[in-house]
Amino acid sequence: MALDTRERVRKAAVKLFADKGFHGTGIRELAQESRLSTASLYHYMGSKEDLLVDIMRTCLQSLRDSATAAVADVRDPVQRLTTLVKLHVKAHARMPKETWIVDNEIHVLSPALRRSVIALRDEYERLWADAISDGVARGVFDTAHPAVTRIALLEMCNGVARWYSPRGSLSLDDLAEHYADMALRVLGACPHGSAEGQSKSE
Amino acid sequence: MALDTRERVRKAAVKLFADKGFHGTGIRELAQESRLSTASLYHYMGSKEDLLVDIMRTCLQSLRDSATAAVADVRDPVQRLTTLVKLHVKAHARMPKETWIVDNEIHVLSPALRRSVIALRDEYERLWADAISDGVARGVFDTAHPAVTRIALLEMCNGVARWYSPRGSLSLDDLAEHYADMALRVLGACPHGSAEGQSKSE
Amino acid sequence: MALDTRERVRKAAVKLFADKGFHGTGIRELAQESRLSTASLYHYMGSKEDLLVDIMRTCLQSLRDSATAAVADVRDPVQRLTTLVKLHVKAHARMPKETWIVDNEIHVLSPALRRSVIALRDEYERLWADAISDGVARGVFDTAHPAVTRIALLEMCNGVARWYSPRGSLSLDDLAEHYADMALRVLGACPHGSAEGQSKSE
Amino acid sequence: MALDTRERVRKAAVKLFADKGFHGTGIRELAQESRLSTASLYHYMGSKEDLLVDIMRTCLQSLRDSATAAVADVRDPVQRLTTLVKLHVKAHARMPKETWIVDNEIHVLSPALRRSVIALRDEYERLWADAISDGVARGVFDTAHPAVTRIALLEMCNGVARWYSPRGSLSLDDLAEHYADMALRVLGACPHGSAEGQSKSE
DNA sequence: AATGAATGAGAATTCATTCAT
DNA sequence: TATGAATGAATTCTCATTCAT
Repeated sequence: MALDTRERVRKAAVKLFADKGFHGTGIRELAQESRLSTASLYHYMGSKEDLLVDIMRTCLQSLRDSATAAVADVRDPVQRLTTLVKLHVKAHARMPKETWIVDNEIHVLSPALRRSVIALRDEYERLWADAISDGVARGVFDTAHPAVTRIALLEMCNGVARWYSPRGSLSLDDLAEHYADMALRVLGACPHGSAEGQSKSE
Repeated sequence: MALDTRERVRKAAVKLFADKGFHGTGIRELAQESRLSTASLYHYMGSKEDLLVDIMRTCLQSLRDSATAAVADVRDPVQRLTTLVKLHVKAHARMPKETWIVDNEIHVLSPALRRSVIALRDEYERLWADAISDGVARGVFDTAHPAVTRIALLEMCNGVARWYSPRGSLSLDDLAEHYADMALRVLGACPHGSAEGQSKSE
Repeated sequence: MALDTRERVRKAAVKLFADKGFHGTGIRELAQESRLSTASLYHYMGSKEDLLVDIMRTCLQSLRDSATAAVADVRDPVQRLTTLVKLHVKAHARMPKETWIVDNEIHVLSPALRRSVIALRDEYERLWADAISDGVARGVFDTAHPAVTRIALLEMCNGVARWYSPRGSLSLDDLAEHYADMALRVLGACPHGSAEGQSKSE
Repeated sequence: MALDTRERVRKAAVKLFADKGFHGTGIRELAQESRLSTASLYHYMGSKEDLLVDIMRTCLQSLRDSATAAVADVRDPVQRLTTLVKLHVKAHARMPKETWIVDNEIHVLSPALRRSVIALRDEYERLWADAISDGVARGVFDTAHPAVTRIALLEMCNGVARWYSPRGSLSLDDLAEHYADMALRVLGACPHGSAEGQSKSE
């Protein structure tokens, strides 16, 4: 049924856009990967760009929504940032293609669409900004340039999408743990007890 | 004279590849930006891909060479890493377009060229890897997953190319300082005696 | 019910073909304007071309039939031509789209269909030709090149479809009157005593 | 050399646009008729629409300029209109394709271009309007609706492009003469005594 | 050194139409 | 009656590149 096909198209697009970039992906490849003719492709999408923006929005919305929910009643800044980092890292490890696309292909969008996606991304990043500034305000974080630090941390975590493989030696949980640890270190939040090795929370 | 023209072409390519991506940049735009006809363009370059690879190599070689030199007789891992980070960050802040291209367009290269560029990048990253593992071996760095940490730090620093503007409030030195500080924190290098805050070296 | 739908399709086609031309009108626009899916469209028409030819035939047949009837027992050439012109002008003013299509899109038809439509048009124009040659024979019309004059008059009258608006200052009757007057002048039929002389207005 | 090719392209376009309409003419046909590849075609034109608008402008400008010149120092309205009609008719007989395109394909232009072409056409038609209103003012023309009459006359004359063949029995001069005669009749300018009386033939 | 001319291949998208349901 | 799905062929136009001058 239609839904499956639509899903197939999206999957093909995610794969190809991530592999070869938006401009590097042709409509024909997309059709072939979707097992459709190029003409049929257009039953399931508006334009190539619509497809891209749709992928981005879905990904960002899910990230924003799950992060918002996860952090909703967490007061402690350390806990809050830990949660955000872990969620971010896991998302990037589990959906490396989608997140890579979001992180790297925004510039190909036409201005109006770009703005809308960036707005979404900003909503998400505000969660990080709030957690950080809150921590700084409460004195549990120590960083000279909170805004720069936020960007640095986000970039650091985005990187996961580029290399993480579930077949490697590092489990998803350990990965997330490690990144959370690094983030807290960057923020100068001695992770109370001791090293991240034992951190049972999560 | 030829050299100036060649330089103009390269500059145009750097600008356009960074702005719109390799596949998003057409030969005609390149010609126009270089104030040349498309045909003339081919006096100054091999193919579009050659131009790209040339930009990448030049950038990576300069990075690798200056880093190698800067670190050549620095024994202290903390100092070594500090030096590497600052150099990396400054390079990314000063040549955001070139470094962005290196960091994001490798995947468009054909396999053979890609391998050669990756080899170069690996040479450079080895400097980081060595500094880190050395620090870990000597017990001045503390990180559970050195390889992951290296990648994380590199990604964190690469991000600078995406946003830093010399017209902002942060000077280049302060920026580099801040990133070095973050990197050392990530590595658990209590900036012992000499707090990195005052680090006069650099 | 079907008839209504069929009528809707035809109306949509008339509108669009007149607005944007046959080749300028897509099946999808047609479907949209008809509030139907493209597939459903094909329940109500053969092909796009069939639809066009149908519109043309209907229009020409109605024109031919009403003209034939109107002129059936009018012997006086002046009266006959007056009647023809008025009818023609009114038809073009009332059905500007249909008549525009007939007058301007014949060339898109495939040869066989084109011939059939042209045959119909020729039947209609024969009424004009007969009236004119009759008038010339009887000496009430005076024109050096009757065939050329016929074409010239027809073109002149066709023009009405391009610009007449019922919302303008000219009533349909006045319009028809004026054109009839012009036609008779062209034919050198001093409209004195007889015929359209009744019309004092104008 | 380039000019010849450019001319070939234009000629091909004139032929095809007139034969099959703008939308009915494909880029491939255009290329074939120009003895060029479709890609090469784009060395000699901007877009298909640019080509069309260029043809229209050239035609209208030449018409406007020659008419303006021809009528420049003709005071007598009868003479003026005679000149305009003859020139118009001869232009339509000699360049039936170009004039047909101007007269029938304006509606395919995008709004901005359409406006510019219509402006040009309006400039030209003003010459007619002026001649007519001048004649009416001086009492040598007699028409109830000058504006309508102007349109009617223009349409009448445009028709020539649809059928005139130099291989027919009517010479260009006779043709022009006949149309001028018809026009003057429509305007109620008894042609005897005055003006175009010279024309002994007819 | 520089470029106008030229192009085969490919870009994204739409075409009119059919068919199974 | 109505339509989602599907498509081969066509659409306009651009691609990176070569070559003769």
